[in-house]
Amino acid sequence: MKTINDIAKAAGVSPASVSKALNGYKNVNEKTREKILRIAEMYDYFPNRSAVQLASKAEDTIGLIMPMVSYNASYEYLLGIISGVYNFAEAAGFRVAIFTSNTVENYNKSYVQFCHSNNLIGMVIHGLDNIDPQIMRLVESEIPSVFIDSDIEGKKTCVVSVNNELAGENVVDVLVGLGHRHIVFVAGPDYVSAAHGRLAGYRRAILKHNLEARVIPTRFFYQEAYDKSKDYILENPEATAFFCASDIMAVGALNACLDLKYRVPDDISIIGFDDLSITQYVRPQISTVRQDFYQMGRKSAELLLDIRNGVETPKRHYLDHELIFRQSAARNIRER
Amino acid sequence: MKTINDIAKAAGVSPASVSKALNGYKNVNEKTREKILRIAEMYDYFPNRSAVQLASKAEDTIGLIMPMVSYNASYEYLLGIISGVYNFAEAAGFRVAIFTSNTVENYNKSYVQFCHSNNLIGMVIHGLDNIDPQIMRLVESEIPSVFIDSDIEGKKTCVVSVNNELAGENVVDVLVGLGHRHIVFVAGPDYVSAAHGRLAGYRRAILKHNLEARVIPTRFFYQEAYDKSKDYILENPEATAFFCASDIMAVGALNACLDLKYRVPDDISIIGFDDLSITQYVRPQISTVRQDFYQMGRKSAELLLDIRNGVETPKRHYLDHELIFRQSAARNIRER
DNA sequence: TTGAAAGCGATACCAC
DNA sequence: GTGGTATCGCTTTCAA
Repeated sequence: MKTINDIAKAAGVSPASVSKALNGYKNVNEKTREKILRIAEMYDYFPNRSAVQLASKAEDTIGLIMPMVSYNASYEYLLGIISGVYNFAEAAGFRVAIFTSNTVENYNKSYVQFCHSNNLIGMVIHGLDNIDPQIMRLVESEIPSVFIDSDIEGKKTCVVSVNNELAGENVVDVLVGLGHRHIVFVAGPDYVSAAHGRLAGYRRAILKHNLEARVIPTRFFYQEAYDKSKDYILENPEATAFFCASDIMAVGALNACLDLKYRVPDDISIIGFDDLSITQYVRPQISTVRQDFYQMGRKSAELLLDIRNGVETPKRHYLDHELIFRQSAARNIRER
Repeated sequence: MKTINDIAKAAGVSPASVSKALNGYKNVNEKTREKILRIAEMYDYFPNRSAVQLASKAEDTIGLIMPMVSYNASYEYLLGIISGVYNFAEAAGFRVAIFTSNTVENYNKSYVQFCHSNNLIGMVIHGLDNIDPQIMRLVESEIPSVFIDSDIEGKKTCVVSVNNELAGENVVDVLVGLGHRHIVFVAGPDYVSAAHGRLAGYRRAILKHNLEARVIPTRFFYQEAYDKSKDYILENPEATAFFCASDIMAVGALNACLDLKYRVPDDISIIGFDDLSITQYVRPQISTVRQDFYQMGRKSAELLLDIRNGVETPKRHYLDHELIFRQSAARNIRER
């Protein structure tokens, strides 16, 4: 493989000049620059990244930490986040390296060291439920980190998410406005920050409207949502609305209704959360709270760079959410 | 940040010994090894990757090239591939770097150079429709590359996919066995290798059974499949079965039927391809051809390493497919 | 404007 | 067993 020295030799200049020419420094004669560029092109030369990094100590890549467990429709949002991060990074001239939560652990070293040794600017982190001590060390360090859907706060950190609590409240407000009184919340696990927020919003609104809170604790799984919704309806046929902490759970609730021969939205209204594409594919289409995951990824990467560059950044950045009204939710027309 | 020299100094040994101890070489006294390890641990030392790579010239990462365009349920399979590649790589002690198709182009350099300068073992490539000249140079080079769902052949290459043609034929066989005669194929774009294969299989089976081929050319989009299926049914109400080249298109066909008040599977049977999770979420659940994308990723990574290691590998590796029978397909009970 | 030379942080060969 | 040292490919002063 050709090295900078080969190019230098071929161009009859020093490697230093080649480096300058290639990196667009101005202190190099226009003639020689052109010559160097031409030769480099000819030899199809491409600088070795390791050497560049070692010599320049420039941090040029954004670390992205994600869970890599299973995969199904509910993980569609991951692609949104990933492409958002990539898109921003590429436009800004940075690269991104995706690590699974256990990549780092496999190296059984601190995230801090991991960043250093990989020349990372910092990391965008998503899907870390349990706060391990290494994360604590990371957030207390000088390494920039952005957490998606989390509650962590540290020296150089920022949390990105929609305002889950507000969104949760909004949904209940809307349902109440449609005449619903028996509103069930199919909740996610409380240790998940987003689920926690949505539940809090639900409770706040329920309290506000003087209704009774009806919470079905569930994990973010289709089948569990399906089963528990079914049981609930069987025991509480007077329920008229289900608000689910995720779209996949909403599909579960929807199918539970359908399989029990309840009509949606005539008998029961359903509202989900996330606006995954599946909400538009099922019939009836599911009303939901839209999160822009692509934007979430983009913004996270942007904030990471801001933190790195010393730009003033908030500890928490809320992205807009939007209530998307589709077929699955309607005015309550049942007697009570 | 601590370097190997710091550790050496602290341990009262040479950096060479530290390197040996850390890398598990045996030519180092047990006492000193322990001491070195202890010190390294204490200082939370982690070798700098760039330096390691530069010095050792060891290729330790697998490149993964993917499209990064839009994202919706139809891209669920990407996560399968990604996690498969990661899983294998991690277990084998390798890393993976994901590049979008245009990352490489942005660097406007050849894939060959890109691999070299990034110390890549080679690349697993997916989603490259148009064969650009750079890819041709890659496959003619000595760099290992594995293509998922493609038709490329080169010096150190391998293509991984299910046998799309066979799968396509199988589906038609099954439908014919269920008494269907008017079987429509909702095809993907022909320049996509997988779509091409499925169509070929469909045609072969249709010919075999002495039926008439009915092909709706479509791209892999829900809406397009929905619209065209609807039009088709309106014009050919006698159609009794739709075989779609992807699950998302199958959902489109399903909804077209449903919206036209056709019953599925009583009036029309539908079979998709991929076995994305959405096939289980919609009602009726969709029968489909299962591809194991996780396995596809794993196998691709494995083959890449095999090629690298000089292990004998086939130019084409077929993964098993499986016909999953769900609610959307049944015996034809309509008169003709 | 150009180039010589000193690193960057590891590895690995070769004496000792 | 251990350590000195050349080396990997590039960047970056600093002189010339």
